[in-house]
Amino acid sequence: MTSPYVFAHDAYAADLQRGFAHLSDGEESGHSVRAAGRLMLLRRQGRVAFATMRDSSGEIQLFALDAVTAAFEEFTHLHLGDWVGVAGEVVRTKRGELSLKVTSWERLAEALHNFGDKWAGISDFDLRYRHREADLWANDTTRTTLRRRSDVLRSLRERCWAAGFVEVETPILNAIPTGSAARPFVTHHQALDSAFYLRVAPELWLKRLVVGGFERVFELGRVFRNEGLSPRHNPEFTMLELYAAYWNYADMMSFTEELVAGVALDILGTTEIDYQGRRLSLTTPWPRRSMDELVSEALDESVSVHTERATLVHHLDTVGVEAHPSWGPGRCLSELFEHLCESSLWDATFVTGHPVEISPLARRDPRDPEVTERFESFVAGRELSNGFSELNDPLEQRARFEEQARLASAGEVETMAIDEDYIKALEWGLPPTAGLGVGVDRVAMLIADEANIREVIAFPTLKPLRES
RNA sequence: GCGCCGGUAGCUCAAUUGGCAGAGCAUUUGACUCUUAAUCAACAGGUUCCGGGUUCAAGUCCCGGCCGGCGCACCA
Repeated sequence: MTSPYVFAHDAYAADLQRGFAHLSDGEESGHSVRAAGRLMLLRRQGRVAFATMRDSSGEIQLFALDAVTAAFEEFTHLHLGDWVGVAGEVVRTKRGELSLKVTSWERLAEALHNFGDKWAGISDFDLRYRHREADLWANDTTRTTLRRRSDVLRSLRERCWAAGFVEVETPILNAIPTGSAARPFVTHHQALDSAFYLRVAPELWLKRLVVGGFERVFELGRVFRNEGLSPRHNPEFTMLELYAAYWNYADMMSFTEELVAGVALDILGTTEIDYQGRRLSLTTPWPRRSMDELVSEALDESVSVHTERATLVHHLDTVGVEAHPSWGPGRCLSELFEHLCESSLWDATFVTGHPVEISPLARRDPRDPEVTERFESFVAGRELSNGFSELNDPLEQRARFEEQARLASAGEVETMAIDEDYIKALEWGLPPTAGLGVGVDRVAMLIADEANIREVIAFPTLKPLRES
């Protein structure tokens, strides 16, 4: 059977359900429509048959009768999963189900595979992730979750546009992987015969656009980090980065909380959301807590970036972390924070005062030059965003990069590579600027109430199947 | 990368101590003119993830591998 190339279509299930809600049981509207979708259920009863058809808007029942429906016998032999286009009158059956009384129909595509149990759906993770199309067919929650992700992207974009940010795109193929201390993926360009790295962050490119005069820019796109997989980490993930000239980190914190809370309002209508069975607050303003204050509380002993390294190393020891010889007090403090405090930050919270040592692109805090004007937001025990007043002094930036190179030679695997072009860009003059990076997948997880990042990614990274 | 758990029909799942590999749904055939996961009847459906080993006998026990889930590590 040749399958049709087109199907002229003028009705969606949800519109019909709304528009004909007034039809009483057994009533016929006299109104004919053409609709299309996928066959979900099929019940034959002798010379009549009922089918449930789903389109992108919802579901509607098809009512076929031998006396009315063309090729009735063939209709009753359609397979679950087949795509069909139908023409028929909008009616309500005696039992009260809004239906299309099918006069003519065609099969638009045949489903050659049985996708699943019509009641239990598909639950095998391997099948669901490797064949998301079948998962989407079979599981309502997959459809709503991926739809929610799309809603998050739209909301983020609209809110950035509304605040005067210009959407830009910067290179994914980078000769130097920088902007974040992360291990990159390496690839190769044939014609140039040179190595390229997939970006670990668009950060430096975006600031170069600010140098060039784009005062507010954002990029919403994929970054790639060569790291392990977990329920919260996919090697390629979506990041929103934005930069605003003339702002400092405090301005950016205000923007961040309004942005994330705004997304929740746009989609869920509230900033007090339910996440994994627990109430979670995104209501602004979010508390501002400094890193040394949180660590001191956890240790019940006052510590900071000025505390002697040996003391911090001792505390690390008690939480089972062995300090690398290259770690200074700043890195030690940060490690203590991550092990003692991070997982307990449930409601949205800003953590500020990151040591210079772990913040090579952030501006020093004039009140304490050992810490930076930086913040990270934490929600549900994990980092959601990261931002700071951007370091715009080319001389100091060079020194910071050189410190990173020194750490690399001391054995640190994840350091930031020196980028001469970026330093030159700073020499052209970067106005005072604040920057922000938001983990979009994690926002989607919050909004969709999903615990696993793979659920909010249509096609998550999986190990390729090999010969066993 | 390490640890724990899992992989049985297209899908969802059973299978007692190691003793003939099963059910529901889907598919195929038949009955049924208002069903709602329709119902009823029948047929068919298997490399029990892969490869070794132990045993009279392995889905089950042992070893190796593949893939997944969770935890750890790395990170956002």
